[in-house]
Amino acid sequence: MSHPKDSSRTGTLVELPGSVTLDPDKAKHEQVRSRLIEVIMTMKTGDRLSPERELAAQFGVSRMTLRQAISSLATSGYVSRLQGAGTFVADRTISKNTELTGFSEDMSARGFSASSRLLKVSHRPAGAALGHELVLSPADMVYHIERVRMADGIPMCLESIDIPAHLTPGLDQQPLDQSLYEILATTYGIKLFEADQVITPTVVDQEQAGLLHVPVHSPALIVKRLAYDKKRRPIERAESIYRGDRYDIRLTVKRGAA
Amino acid sequence: MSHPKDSSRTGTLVELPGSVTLDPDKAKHEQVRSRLIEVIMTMKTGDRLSPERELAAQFGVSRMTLRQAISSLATSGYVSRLQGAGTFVADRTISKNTELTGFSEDMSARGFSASSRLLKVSHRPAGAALGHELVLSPADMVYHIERVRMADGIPMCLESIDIPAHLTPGLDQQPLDQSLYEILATTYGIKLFEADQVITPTVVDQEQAGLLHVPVHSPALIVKRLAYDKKRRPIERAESIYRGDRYDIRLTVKRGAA
DNA sequence: CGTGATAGAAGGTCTAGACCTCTGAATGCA
DNA sequence: TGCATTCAGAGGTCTAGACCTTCTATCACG
Repeated sequence: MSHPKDSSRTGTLVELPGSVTLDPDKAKHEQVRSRLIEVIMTMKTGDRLSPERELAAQFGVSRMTLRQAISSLATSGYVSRLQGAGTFVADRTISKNTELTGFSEDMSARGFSASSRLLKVSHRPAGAALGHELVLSPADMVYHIERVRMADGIPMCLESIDIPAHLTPGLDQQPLDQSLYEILATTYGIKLFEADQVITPTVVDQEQAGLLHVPVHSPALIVKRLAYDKKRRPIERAESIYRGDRYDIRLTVKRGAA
Repeated sequence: MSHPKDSSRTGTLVELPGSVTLDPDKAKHEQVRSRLIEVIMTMKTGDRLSPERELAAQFGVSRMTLRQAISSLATSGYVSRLQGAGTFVADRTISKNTELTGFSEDMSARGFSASSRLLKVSHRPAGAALGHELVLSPADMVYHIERVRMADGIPMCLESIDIPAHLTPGLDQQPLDQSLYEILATTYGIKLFEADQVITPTVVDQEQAGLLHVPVHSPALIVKRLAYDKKRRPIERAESIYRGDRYDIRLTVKRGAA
């Protein structure tokens, strides 16, 4: 019980004011990160956080661990740091597309409520092209899902998803009008880790226009995504068409990377 | 001379095989990062790097410092790590838009040579909207630049840039058919640190179509960028229109951020 | 009333070592 | 042969403390 990782629970038995206790399974820096987000939510844009040394003491972790948590928050856009001055709460009204999120999360970050209309579900062979992308043989089965995604009831995007069937038996019986990522995580224990995305512009055809409630030939964004788990096994192949008048992609890019 | 940061130069005078010596001004982890990129360039996709402990010893830095360098390479997409297995060279043929780059760098990363055709340069008041974005009074002067950017001689994007004039006196006399970021760095000592980008789809109008050599109403991407320096002072406001048939935006998104 | 020097404070870097967890290859049993 | 177990090794986490660099408020001086 005296390993470095457990030091916050050694010593006295009293509950330290800010000691890290949520979700003991997670790494300390992740617990600290969560706690810091809670703190940040109660603050205003531009407010300064307590100094690192102070926060580290409060949470009962070393400064390096605290810094790991803050670094993560900085790259996620929660805070910005300035050497010599402090760490400040960043403007959270702007949503950034730097993190892997499903449509539902993306929309709730933008302040909308997400919903879906299921158009099609099928269980079919992957075929050559898709099989190649998902690293399957062309004859291997996939679940194919097509949905209209809506924000506050307004059609926002057309989603076309393929998932290897052997990973998610019975997926077509699941409530596919809800968050797919939620279903993957809770029902199948599949957690996506990262995804490669390619963004191109297009104009909508007649059918798409009808589904999205926009004029034919309106500008739209195509987002092709191949999502992987931690071992970089391909899990999901998605192609989404977002209407250009109500959706944009925002991201923060940094020099030399963080 | 015996500060921790200088330890690689204490001790013997012999040149250690892999000791960190490039650009002594930079932080060690940045020097290590540069050295590692050199090493990676000589390797093939999927090759495994030497273990962290070994590399740390080779470079004469602590493992934590080495890990900071590798972490940076991982978020930049040079390598991918897998606990228990190793650190592997990632596929470099796919260019990612996760880093702040100018057009020239972006194109050379994709294997093209960049060039420009200067359309317009002017010195004019910022006006209300632009002044607000660059945090200037509407009467403050800016340099306004319009260029056609080309890749291997083919028109690829229309660029419209504004920069506060007081930061870059005489910018209109500079060779603006070259890399603007290069001019900012070498002539004015201005280094961009990060940028917020908003990506939307559009279709090109008649004038744009002519400049880009595409049919009218072709799909295109609008990338609006506001670039800042390290102190988050706005430096550059750019709006670029990329033709949709020859350009796409690629990025890797990660869960919970790195 | 500026204005420039300065000291304190805050983030940035770095170390050396310990332990944890996961992976994959080697081993050995059935 | 084939499957289960074991274990070494690789990345992941964490510590406690030292020093560096930058910012800023303050205070003294002109």
